[in-house]
Amino acid sequence: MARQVKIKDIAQMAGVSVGTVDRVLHNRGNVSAKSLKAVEEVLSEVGYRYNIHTSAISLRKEYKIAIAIPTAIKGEYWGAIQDGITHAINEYSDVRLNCLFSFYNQFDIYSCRSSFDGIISQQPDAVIIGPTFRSETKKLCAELDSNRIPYVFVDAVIEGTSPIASYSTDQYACGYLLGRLLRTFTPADSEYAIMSSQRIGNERSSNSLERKKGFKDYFRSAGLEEKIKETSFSVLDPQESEKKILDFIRENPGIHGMAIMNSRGYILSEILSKNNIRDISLVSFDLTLNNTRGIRDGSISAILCQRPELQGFHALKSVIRRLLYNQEEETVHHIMPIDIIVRENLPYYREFFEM
Amino acid sequence: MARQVKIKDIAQMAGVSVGTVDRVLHNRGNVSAKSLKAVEEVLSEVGYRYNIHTSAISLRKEYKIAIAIPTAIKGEYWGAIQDGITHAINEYSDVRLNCLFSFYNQFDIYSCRSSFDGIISQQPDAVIIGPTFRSETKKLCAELDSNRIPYVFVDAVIEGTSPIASYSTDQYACGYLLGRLLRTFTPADSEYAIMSSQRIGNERSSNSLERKKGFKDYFRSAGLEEKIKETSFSVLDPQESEKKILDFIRENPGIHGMAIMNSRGYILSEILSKNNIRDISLVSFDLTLNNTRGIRDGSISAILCQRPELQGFHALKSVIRRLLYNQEEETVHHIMPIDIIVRENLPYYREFFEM
DNA sequence: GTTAATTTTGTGTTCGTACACGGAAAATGC
DNA sequence: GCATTTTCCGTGTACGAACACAAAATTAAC
Repeated sequence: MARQVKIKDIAQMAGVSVGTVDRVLHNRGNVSAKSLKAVEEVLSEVGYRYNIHTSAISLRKEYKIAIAIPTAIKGEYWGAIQDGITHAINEYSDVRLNCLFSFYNQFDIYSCRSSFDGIISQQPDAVIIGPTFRSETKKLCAELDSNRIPYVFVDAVIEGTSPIASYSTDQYACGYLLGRLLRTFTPADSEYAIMSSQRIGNERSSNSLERKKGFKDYFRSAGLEEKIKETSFSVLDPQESEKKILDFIRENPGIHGMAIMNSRGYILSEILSKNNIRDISLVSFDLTLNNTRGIRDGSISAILCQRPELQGFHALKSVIRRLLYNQEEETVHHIMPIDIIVRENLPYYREFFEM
Repeated sequence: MARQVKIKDIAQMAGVSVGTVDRVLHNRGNVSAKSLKAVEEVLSEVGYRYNIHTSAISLRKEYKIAIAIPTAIKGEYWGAIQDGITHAINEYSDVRLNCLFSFYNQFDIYSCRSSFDGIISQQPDAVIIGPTFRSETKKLCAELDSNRIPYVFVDAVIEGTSPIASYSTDQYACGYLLGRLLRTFTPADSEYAIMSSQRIGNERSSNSLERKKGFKDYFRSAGLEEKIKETSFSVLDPQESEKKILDFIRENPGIHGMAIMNSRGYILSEILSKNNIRDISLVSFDLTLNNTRGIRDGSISAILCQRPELQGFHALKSVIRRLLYNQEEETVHHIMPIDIIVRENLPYYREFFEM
């Protein structure tokens, strides 16, 4: 364990005082060209790293961190992201953080807009963004950029922005994998259905679209693209949906596999269970409480999951590292692993994230 | 963010000095019954937590941590565990740690014994153990218990010991899941083979045995137990092995699925590729470099993985928490998730752990 | 009751970084 | 060249917990 280099050591090596080194490290200015050069030379030689502990305790300032994500419901996707963030807040409870959660309705652009406007007026030191609406997010990021406020994305990345980090998934790969899985779960001559859930506002989630593309491409590459049907059902009118879905199944008896490109798989699984339909495999996304139930009772064959807790956890960790270490690192885009969850490995997927 | 209570606050509330509170918190003794009571009352009221940062920097002592695990090879299972530990060491580089790695040959009990003897004589403050030989491990743990040295298990737990934490997998569940997967990858009337890899010393790894049990139980529950054959091959004599395996396949043309209960899947995958055998699905364990290759080129259908990096990472983290927070927590047994890795989600499984 | 031994307690210093403050040096104005 | 501003730089204190040390209070010894 090599002894860590301290500010004092650097000061000595550069022939200046600790105050000067501090000024250089934090870009506080008021340093002569000569001293600056001396210090920077030493720094590049020895590879100094802040002692995060001392940094944390001697910091007078309280960091204000704004978190702008869709409404987080316990046991659902954004709830898990929030859990991860909360977990990190606790883990770093010794860093003075003031975290302001600001939830918006992911199906309502006005709600998003007003939430994002609020962020700016809070004057935070950093922001964690769960983006849904592209233009709103871009506007927010532009504003943050011009105020030099760092931000991190969770769940997705909006192009044309410059976050310090992002945590997201390759949704196309998710869809492709989902196709592959669904096929292995079904008989050789099966037909398949993509079930879209609809809502007022007609989200057109780009995540779902990407997934669908990957899914179809898998079947295309297997020469089975004509085996895929598509239909939709409404989240808001369960009875109507049930009828529609049952009709659809009756009209397409060749279908033994269904894919849902968001976390609503459990809705279908409940309908199939209730009507005692056992020859259709379901695959869907996100380890929500409802889907967990479906996996457990066998009505859902597999769920793909993108570690939302871990995303939230690391997002806050990135922010802390940036604020404390204050280093001008370049953007790091983290692509999360795609976990495949089936009945047999479900029980072990609750506890862990971080790390 | 509630303001953290500080030792000074507690001292004030209990009407004593910070020194006394410190003595109570660390069981240093020399505290009168009256003061003790006063402090403990305040403590139970306010729920004090150490500030880990200040704890870390003001600690004069350097903690000596011994790590006794099987020889870690880069890109293999124990290498990944070591990577996780190293990662945690870096993450906590501000805590004064002196980590002593002590590797042993997991196929040689004498090597293990001498390594473990060395541990005791090092007088460490805590130990991370990757157990292989039950009796040797028990002996080591008994010794550590009597010296009140805390220890953590990675990879497996040895019963009859009292670690502060353990990180392991439900190997039976792994085997069961492996069976389920292998079946979905193969045609309906297929036969299956369990391929055991042999070595001098004849390890009889209890992990493999548990996995095999789960695997067989899956097929039993599916009413297919008579479809399973078993054979073995030698790791040390590749040519002989290849011949043996090819003969076995020739004699059992009904076999379309093979399971290897340890990380040696790649050996089989190479033999099958080389001989252009394409109608046999392989499943195995551990995301080693070799297996990664097999997954990528399609010669291995799936790998189950138990997050070795995460195990190592958390093991060290547990130790640090124990040493710094000094709290008498009870044993926590962590069961790792079982990740299913196939070609489509492989690319995203390298970066993340900890978490 | 006095002295010595022991227990109990408070104070002060340390860790490495952040940052305020005031003094020294350099630059500017006239 | 002198006064004034501006830039630059070093020192000192704070952060919160750990621990050394010495002072104070208690107990033991005679």
